[in-house]
Amino acid sequence: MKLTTKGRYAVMAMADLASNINSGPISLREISLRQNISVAYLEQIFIKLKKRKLVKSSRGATGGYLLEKPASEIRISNIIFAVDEEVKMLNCKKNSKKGCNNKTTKCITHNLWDELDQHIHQFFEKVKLQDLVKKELN
Amino acid sequence: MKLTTKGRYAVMAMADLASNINSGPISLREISLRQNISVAYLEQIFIKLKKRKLVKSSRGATGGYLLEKPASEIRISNIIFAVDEEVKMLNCKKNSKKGCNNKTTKCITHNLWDELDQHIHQFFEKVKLQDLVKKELN
DNA sequence: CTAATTCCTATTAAAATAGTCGGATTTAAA
DNA sequence: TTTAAATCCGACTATTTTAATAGGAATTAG
Repeated sequence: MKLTTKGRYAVMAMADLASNINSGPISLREISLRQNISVAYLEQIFIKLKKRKLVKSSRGATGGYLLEKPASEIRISNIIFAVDEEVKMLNCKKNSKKGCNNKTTKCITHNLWDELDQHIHQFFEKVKLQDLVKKELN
Repeated sequence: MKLTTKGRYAVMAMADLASNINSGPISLREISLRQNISVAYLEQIFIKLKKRKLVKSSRGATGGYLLEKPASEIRISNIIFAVDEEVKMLNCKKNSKKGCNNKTTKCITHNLWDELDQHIHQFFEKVKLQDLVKKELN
């Protein structure tokens, strides 16, 4: 589970969509203005969200994006995964020369990072997009 | 809570110390060989560990490092904090211009990242250095 | 047509991380 | 008293990752 501002932007943008569900397709320009993220950067993010079937698009003037499923069926983990691809950055598999190569002896911390990764994953698994939008209303 | 390989190295090195508790001061050279981390890099890490009173050093030939407290009293969170200083990288405070400035409206994801941060912190708070060393014996 | 949009790829800029280097100081032991 | 091995210290460099921009092509409502 990789956590960067790109992931945060993606969640913000998705929450923005979820908050404006009745307005027809939302253009990236609108999201850009509301969330203060450049359109070009949002484009990159939305291509990935679309690939993972979290949003659908309509092109041309008055085009934009809509949630592909109800906000209650989209988990935060789905969003993070969509834009940050890589599943694990915390453990040792990344640099196979150094540290833990998983062959002879696992490095001492191997299990620890694995467990943390699961921990984080479960956290994002529990929270749905709908929950964020509700919270915002408080 | 910031998570980098430097933090992982620090945990590995501390676990190494804890595993060799009866051998007198352990030199960075030994740790370097066992854990495959350069001595120069270990130096940087140990200066910080020392500052936070997690290890004590003796200088000169035959010098090296020892745990300052029993492994059962050192939490993983202590180690991560010692080397990675910064408390939060996940939330929005980092870049104050963009995203959440916490004044007008909190950005939608603000609470989410805060909660995650606590979540991770609690995880590392629970695990003690001693636990790692025990696990290694399996 | 035109303007606004998604779509696509490549490139650049900025920041963070990882790691090195050179030397000063300390100390046990030959 | 010399030597070798160690900690200590600060600056520097290299690498990688992340963030963001640039320049267009394709699509479509009005």
